[in-house]
Amino acid sequence: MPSINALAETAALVGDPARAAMLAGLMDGRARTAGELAALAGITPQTASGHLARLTEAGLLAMERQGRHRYHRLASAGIARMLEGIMAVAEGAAPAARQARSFGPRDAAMRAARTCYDHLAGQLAVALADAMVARGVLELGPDGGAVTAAGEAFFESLGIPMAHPGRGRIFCRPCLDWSERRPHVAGVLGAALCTRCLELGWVRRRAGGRTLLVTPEGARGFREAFGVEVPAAP
Amino acid sequence: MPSINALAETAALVGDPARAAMLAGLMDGRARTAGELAALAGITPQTASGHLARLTEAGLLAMERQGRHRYHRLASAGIARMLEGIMAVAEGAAPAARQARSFGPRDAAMRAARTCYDHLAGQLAVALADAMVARGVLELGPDGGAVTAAGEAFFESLGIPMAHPGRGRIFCRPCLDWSERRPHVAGVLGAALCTRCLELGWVRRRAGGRTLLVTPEGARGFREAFGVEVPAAP
DNA sequence: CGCATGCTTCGGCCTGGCGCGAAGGATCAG
DNA sequence: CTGATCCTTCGCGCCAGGCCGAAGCATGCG
Repeated sequence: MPSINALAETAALVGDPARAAMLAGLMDGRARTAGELAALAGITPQTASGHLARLTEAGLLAMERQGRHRYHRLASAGIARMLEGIMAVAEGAAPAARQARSFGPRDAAMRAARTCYDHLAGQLAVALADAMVARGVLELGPDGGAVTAAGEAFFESLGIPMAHPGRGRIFCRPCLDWSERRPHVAGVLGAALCTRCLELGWVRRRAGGRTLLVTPEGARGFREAFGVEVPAAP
Repeated sequence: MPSINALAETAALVGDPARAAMLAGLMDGRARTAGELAALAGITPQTASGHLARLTEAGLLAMERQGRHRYHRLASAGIARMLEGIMAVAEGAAPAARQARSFGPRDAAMRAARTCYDHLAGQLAVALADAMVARGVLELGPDGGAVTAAGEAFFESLGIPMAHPGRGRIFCRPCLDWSERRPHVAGVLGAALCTRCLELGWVRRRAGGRTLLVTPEGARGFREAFGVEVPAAP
């Protein structure tokens, strides 16, 4: 059974603390240099180099050279989804052992809002998902999500175009938020929503991480469009 | 960042060939004894025992004692989903290196039809998914799926009740078939479809594995209900 | 009651692979 | 060209952890 070996090999790649830290550091979908990733994982550059080579060889990472820098990023959204899946199990399945620990990121700002590869996560994302469901623009179940007929107008008005491949409403999925333990919106719709919020200046990235800060315009926008009260970040 | 350590620990649990083999052997959702799993992984019972204890401790497996046997199974469908996610990356992301190998299971019967935790997989499952999309009873996108209005009647007529929580149609998700490399139907709908096919006697399990055999009634049923030609297994 | 079976625990061997230091390209600035 | 970065390759020490043999508990059967 060749696939079982492949399963173990892939999991083992993620199963090293240093590599896991580097992969997690790339979960925001952006590319970073080997040096940055080494620092992030708490190892020396030469050790990181070896890890990065193996991850790239296995197809988990993609590398791009730019002058004397080499930028590494996740090879595809599928990789990020796999990592999300493992994280969900890691945080959720562990029984008594780590019940004492607090879940998810310690940083309050990161709990409030962050990116999860290409979509929004954190309290903000969960609140938006709840609001969209409550307003009937979105349906969300444990295994899928879809924009309603009414929802198409809503998203168009936000500046998110509704492409129509097939019948076109199936491009949304739930993603278990690891600080909130409740689903938020991922998939194509989640990515578009995240992009649009950045475009509108409703949120901006905090330097060097996945954390997002809600701007004053964002606080107003989320209140007016979604009926959600989000405090602007200081 | 505690969660990164949890990520690595969980992945490392899957990242051992013996443990991966045992987990993969439980992907059909049924429970097996430690001895069976040991044989499956090609290790002695005492080694398997240690692995099983760790997997159970970590919350990946659940154990149930029955007389002098102890039955182990995946702790939840979420675990199976995580494993599917890793498999998809393992089979899909590997570049040139393993391009020569044939994908997926060698066994022809297993490629034809099998279970994937709680739903159908293999050529049969992909054909059914295609047929359902073509007949307009199902919409399927990369990130989600939904039963159409017309589809509700179709599934009711098959004997699959359409529960209506919320608006009720969001309980379906695509799952990348690892032998076919195309999506089939998973989620609540996929599980119900699989259960119903077993109930109707359209497929039956081959002893001791995930492989499914299509019965003569199944061949007729799939042709009449789905317009899909599936040869009955010998 | 004693034996067989299934599983676990214990102790010791051994290998895989992680990590670092040192040295060897590659790229850019001046 | 020379030096400064950034990254990689090489070689070695080291240790976690996988594996098994042997022995120890449980359960069920005759």
